[in-house]
Amino acid sequence: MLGMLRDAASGYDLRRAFNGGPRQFWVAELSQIYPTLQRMERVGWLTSRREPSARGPARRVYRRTAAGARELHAWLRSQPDIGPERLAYIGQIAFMGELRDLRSTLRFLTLLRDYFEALTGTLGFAGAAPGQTPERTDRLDDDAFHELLCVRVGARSLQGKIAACDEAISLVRAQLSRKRHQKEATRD
Amino acid sequence: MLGMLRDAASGYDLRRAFNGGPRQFWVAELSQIYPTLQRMERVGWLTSRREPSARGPARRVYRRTAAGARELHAWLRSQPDIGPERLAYIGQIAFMGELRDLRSTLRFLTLLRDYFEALTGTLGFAGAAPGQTPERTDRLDDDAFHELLCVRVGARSLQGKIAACDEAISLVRAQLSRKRHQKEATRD
DNA sequence: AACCGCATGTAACTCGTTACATGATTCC
DNA sequence: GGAATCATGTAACGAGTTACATGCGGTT
Repeated sequence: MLGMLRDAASGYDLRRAFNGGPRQFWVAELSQIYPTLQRMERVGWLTSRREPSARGPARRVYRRTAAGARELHAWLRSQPDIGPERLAYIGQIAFMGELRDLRSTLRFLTLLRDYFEALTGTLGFAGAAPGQTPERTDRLDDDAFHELLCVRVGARSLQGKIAACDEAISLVRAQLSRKRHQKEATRD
Repeated sequence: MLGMLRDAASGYDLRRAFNGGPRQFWVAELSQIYPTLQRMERVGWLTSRREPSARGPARRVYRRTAAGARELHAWLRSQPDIGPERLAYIGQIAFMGELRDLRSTLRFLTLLRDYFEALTGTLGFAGAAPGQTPERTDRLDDDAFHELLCVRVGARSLQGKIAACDEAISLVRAQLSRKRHQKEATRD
């Protein structure tokens, strides 16, 4: 949120920002955004002031203080922030053998693939188009260049996941047809 | 944890299981494992009994009930469980333009790449080796086959992330050398 | 005697979610 | 008049973390 507050914005604005682009990398509800903004104001990273809205009730608009900028830049200069990943669907795959039903596994992997495939469509942080080949990056300023970088990393990672599903799907198909052959051989 | 409890195990055993293999897909501390086992016993998915330990104090060994198995299998048969992903490092990349220091970005991406690279080494659920090409999967039973599937999906996804870092790194390098040239041109 | 690995737990706290409460303005 | 959008919040709960408390048994 500190990063998003390069320009002044309200909690409601931030939610819109979370819903377009970063949605895939970070989700946040209003009920989390508002208290967090209040806390960041208390510790001095933000200031706020009420402003009349173009339409609707008055807004509380936040902006970053010098201390907030220091905090953000310290985070950016520190190590990659790699929290504990929790991929429940990997666990599902691991234990799915218990179902003794490869067709169920196949359906599962196809759904997973479709989900990732659908995500690639929604990719696109701010102005950077997802499929766009990054030629002429020299025209971009630092901010736009890093946004593009972010989108490209996201897109490539997603491609990797789709490839992972594809490989798994073909492994399952192979296993399925092998089992069919074994069955026929037994019958003969 | 229900999935892991195919054979009876204690909380301490489960922690060991979390630390070897699934560590990359799911992390859990003892202080989360113990209360969760207690809760699952309360709702009837597990039963427990104390057993003397080969060395050390008495253990509480849990096993899955029929209700627990039903619950697990319902989860396995349901949709892929895709919780909200929260990748803070993607956010760092997105806002790193503010530092106005491409060299810092390059260092960051290299660290990220190294981290993913290191993870590939630790991959390997139970008996399935990571680099192992999945030929002769016909010899595997359903459980072993799905464990292999799980490892392959993890490995491929990781490869995608490494490729994503590599692409970003080369983009930054290109941008850096372009900036150098511009500087020289300005000086001339 | 000190330490390590085995073993089980509790307490306090943070983070995040769902659900609820409220009210202004605009468009149909 | 009613619905949708704009706008800000609180309450209750669940999930997860760090830190703490306790104690057995074997090795150095």
